[in-house]
Amino acid sequence: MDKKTEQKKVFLDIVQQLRQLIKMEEIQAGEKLPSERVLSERLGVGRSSVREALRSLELLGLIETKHGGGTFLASTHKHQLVEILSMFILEDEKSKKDVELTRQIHEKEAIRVISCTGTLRTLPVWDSFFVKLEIEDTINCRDVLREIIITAGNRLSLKVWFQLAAYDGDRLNRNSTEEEKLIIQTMLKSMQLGYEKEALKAYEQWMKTLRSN
Amino acid sequence: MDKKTEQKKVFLDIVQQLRQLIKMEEIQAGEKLPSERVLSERLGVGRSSVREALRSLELLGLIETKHGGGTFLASTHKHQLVEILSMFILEDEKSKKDVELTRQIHEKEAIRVISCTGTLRTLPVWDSFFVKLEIEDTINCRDVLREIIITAGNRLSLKVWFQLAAYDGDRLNRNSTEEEKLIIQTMLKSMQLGYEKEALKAYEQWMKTLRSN
DNA sequence: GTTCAAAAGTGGCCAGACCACTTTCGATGT
DNA sequence: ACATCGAAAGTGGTCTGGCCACTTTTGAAC
Repeated sequence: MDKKTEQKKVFLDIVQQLRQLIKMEEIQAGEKLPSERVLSERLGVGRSSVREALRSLELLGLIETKHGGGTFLASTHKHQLVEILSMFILEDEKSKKDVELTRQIHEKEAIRVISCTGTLRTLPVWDSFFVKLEIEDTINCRDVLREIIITAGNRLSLKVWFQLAAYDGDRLNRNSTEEEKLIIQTMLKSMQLGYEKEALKAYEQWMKTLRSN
Repeated sequence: MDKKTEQKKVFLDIVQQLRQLIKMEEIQAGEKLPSERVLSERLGVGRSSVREALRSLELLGLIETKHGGGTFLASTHKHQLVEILSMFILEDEKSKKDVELTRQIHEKEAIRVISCTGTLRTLPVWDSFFVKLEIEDTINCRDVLREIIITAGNRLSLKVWFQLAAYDGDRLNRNSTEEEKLIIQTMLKSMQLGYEKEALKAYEQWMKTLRSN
């Protein structure tokens, strides 16, 4: 079975083997990978093939390269595939909508989880957040959503969300209007009190105002 | 401004120029791109650099290559972004539980969408599915969930789901017990009638029996 | 007009070279 | 012993040229 992947496309095979190597040698984010020449020798392939694989991963933001310095494993939040893909596809309105909807799927689930389990009340982190909401006139939309997802506790969901949020980052990563701030406060209060339905309703309302801006 | 992209990383610049070329020459999905040697000459760079760019796009599924034939622009639905991402993101995600929960997030949303919009009733595909449920004693769990996600219509969500489902595939890709079959039928009926709450309840029940197996 | 083999075109892969940049390390001076 | 600094080694960036395997085109023979 594995033979299939080995049969053709050396560079694809190298991508696989790199993944394995990272796992085996427990290379952490930010740490250095073997040099192109070393990889070439260890894997028994030409350096150009190694480079094709590395460049592919670099385009995705999975690795970073420093001229003369080496190749390094990138931290998760640096993945850029979204930007790259948007470059090629994002004219497609349907795709754009799918991204937004999928992102919201994760946001809504996080709201549900928090409302049901009441974890929000117990987290000290949120205190400063609430205080900030009281003091400041406005707040960053993306930050609010991120905190919610983080609090929900599903790290994989968080990672997926990060990627999706990178798409319409401009629309999301901005400060709220005062109108929105009120909605957000309502939403958070509802979550804190365990009113799932009200929280979701406020969320939908927020998203509607977001779209219109 | 544009100078910045030109300054370093020839292969990244080539990716940009390829995008421009595709747009300019109105190359449609499935159509042929200039050969590596031609691109090399036209862009005034080495063939190896062109290859690094092309291989990067190939990894993303944006182009397809036929040995001896040429390079072709891939159709939109062949993009592999999610697959590639999951390869690196899911790998380091230790918690099986997170994978399962995240998968279910997408499944539940699909059920909600279908229940609310009533698309289930209008799709001829489902007729054969219902018939199969009547006739057969048992049915493949994974197939049921897949059909639901597909019907919901969010292609991105579907792609994410596919990757997640691949992880606990063994537990999912099997035939249902008779007990489960009844639950599934209840769920589908509820969805068809627009009873969102009942459908979700049946779903939760199904998942519980799934876990115990 | 058909058939089929040769030729041309194309991607797959490799080896070697040179450059620019970074890191390492040891000689030098204090 | 310590700091400084420059040479050497290491590394990525890119190009050239070559050979192979495969596909498409071409053109000659039928």
